[in-house]
Amino acid sequence: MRGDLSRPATLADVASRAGVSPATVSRVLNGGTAVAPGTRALVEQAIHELEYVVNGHARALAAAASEVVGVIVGDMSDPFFAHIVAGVQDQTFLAGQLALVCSTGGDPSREIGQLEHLRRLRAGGVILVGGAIRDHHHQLELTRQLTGFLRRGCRVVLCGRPPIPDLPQASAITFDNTGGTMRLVEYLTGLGHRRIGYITGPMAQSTSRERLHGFRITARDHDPALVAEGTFTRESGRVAGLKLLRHKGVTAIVAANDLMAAGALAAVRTDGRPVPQQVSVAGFDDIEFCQDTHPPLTTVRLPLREAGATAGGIACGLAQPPAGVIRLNADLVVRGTTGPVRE
Amino acid sequence: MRGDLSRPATLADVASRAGVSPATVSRVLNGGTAVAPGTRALVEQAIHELEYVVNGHARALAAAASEVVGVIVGDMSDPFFAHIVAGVQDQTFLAGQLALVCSTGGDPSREIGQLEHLRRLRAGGVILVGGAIRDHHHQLELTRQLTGFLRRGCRVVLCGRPPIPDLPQASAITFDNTGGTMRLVEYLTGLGHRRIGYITGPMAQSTSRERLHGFRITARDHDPALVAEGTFTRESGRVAGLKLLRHKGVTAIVAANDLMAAGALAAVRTDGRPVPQQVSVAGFDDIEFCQDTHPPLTTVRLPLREAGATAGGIACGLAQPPAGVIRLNADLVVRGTTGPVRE
DNA sequence: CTGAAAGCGCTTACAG
DNA sequence: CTGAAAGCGCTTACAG
Repeated sequence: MRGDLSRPATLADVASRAGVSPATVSRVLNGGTAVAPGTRALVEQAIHELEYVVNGHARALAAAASEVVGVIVGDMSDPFFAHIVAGVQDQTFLAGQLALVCSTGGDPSREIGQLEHLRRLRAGGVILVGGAIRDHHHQLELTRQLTGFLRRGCRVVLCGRPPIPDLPQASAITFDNTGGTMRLVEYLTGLGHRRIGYITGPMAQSTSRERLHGFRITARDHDPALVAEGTFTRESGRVAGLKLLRHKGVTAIVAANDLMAAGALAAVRTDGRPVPQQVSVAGFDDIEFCQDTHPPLTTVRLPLREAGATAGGIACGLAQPPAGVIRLNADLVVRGTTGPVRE
Repeated sequence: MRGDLSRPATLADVASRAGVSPATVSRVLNGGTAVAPGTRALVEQAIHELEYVVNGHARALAAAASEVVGVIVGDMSDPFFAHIVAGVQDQTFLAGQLALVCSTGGDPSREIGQLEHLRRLRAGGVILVGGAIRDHHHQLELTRQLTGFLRRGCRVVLCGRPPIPDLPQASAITFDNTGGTMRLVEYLTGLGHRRIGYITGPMAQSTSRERLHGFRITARDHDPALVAEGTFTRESGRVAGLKLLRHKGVTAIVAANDLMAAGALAAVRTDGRPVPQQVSVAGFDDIEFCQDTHPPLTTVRLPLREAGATAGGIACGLAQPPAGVIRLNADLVVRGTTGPVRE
């Protein structure tokens, strides 16, 4: 079939085989301008015979257009990110685009490097997922990078992190982290809990700070010693839970995400205290498995996949960037791990 | 700083600002050939001042090299895929490459389209994750696509699916699906279970078929009516579990993955039968949450992240393609959902 | 409806 | 150690 098996066919190959000019082949490919049906058939035949696949790099270079959306996440093994990415991909698929998923492995400095990578590939959209890092230098560098993206017409979306005041052109989709935690803690307070332990995520991240903030302003007479820091992993939640249980009179433990709550649940069990009779436990995010823990986990539901889809739609250019910030609700989901304090 | 703020700086801009030729800038960028220290400094200064970022498309076009690895998965919200992708990304990061993650949403026909997309971008490596589809036409088309990749020197890795006889150049990393299931069922048989219900994944996928095969050849006197088909989701497992429980004398339910096992567990609970006293339940994969179900889920452990990392290393060119198929173990993990049959 | 030509932004032999 | 030039594979005004 092919003359030179080692070299993929080019548009020029197709043109000469079909007996037309490269421009015509390009028109058939892109379908903008009209092409005579007969000519079109000839070209399509040649494309088929040569198993021609357009070179995306050449196209991107010539047309200055990109069909790639970049997504920067923490770690895919965390369901929080996995569900958001699934939502993004629902949209990139619809748009016929590709998602370049970069993970930082939780190391904020990597975020910048990944952005640079995405800039190289001239991503048409970029989505930053999850908590922003507080570090000032990092923020500065981030703003600089994103400015570069915006300047060339790239769509920038912040998903699950606060808007950047200096960059109002960047769309922002936020979760009601503070409100969700407040509703959860108010509910616990209503059940009579007074000494509530809190397992926070890394304090450098906005998500952690917002959730902890909700806890602090709602937990009455709250003892600063009752806050332990984890890393959003199950194991860190287990360790933090064990630590919190050493304090006298703790009747409830709230974790900043479900993974850590699962770890805390295991810690309470290890300690031999019944849940929720002696200790209540709650998480945040409402990942699917919350229904299957023992008892089922009380938590705060976040529409993760929906958030990802919204972000993806904007980043692909399928949806218009919103005028203001899109705020997504965080609803309390009461299950079996929480109950009234025993007198 | 920049003359024209709307246009990103090009290598030519850098060259003229530094007072050198484009070739020299390219040399500084790629670091192959030697460049005089003074010249290098000049160029680096210009790069910095212009905030220059190399155009990856132009580079890929000129050098015919790509720094992108494609990964095709089912759906990121399934931990099976999420963990494998996390492993892949561990390696792409080390290699300084980017992962283009395409999801098929479980629709096999999408796999081909996504591959075509990856071909366009001249991915340097491509990883197909998870079960292969049996459909003959699909197989043919897949082989055709992959041949195209291989022909141009792209590294092809099959991760969690069997090797393709026609394409020995494609690396394959397989899980011991059959053996793992056999060990699980033998263990159950050893506990006295005779009527074991099995929840299989979609029969079109190789993963499902391999696991079911392990079940069939191990379960003694196995009743064909005791196999229900799910879709690897929790909900499908719940529905299938309910169905299996209607059969008389079922003392154990084995699901082809943990998500469906969690659903089955919920079904058994709904039915009011104690686990494992009246019904044993088991899954496959050993995702993290298995430790937290009630009771903790007996399952078969798959080294998912490790598999992803191995695949990623090969796809990035960091590791040599293996001589033969890499077979990964699937170890039985006994927890609380399984126990002896009560007389 | 179609073609010739310039250009997208790099890299890489080839000279020097 | 450095530069001039050709070429990578497309797209897109500009003519006709």
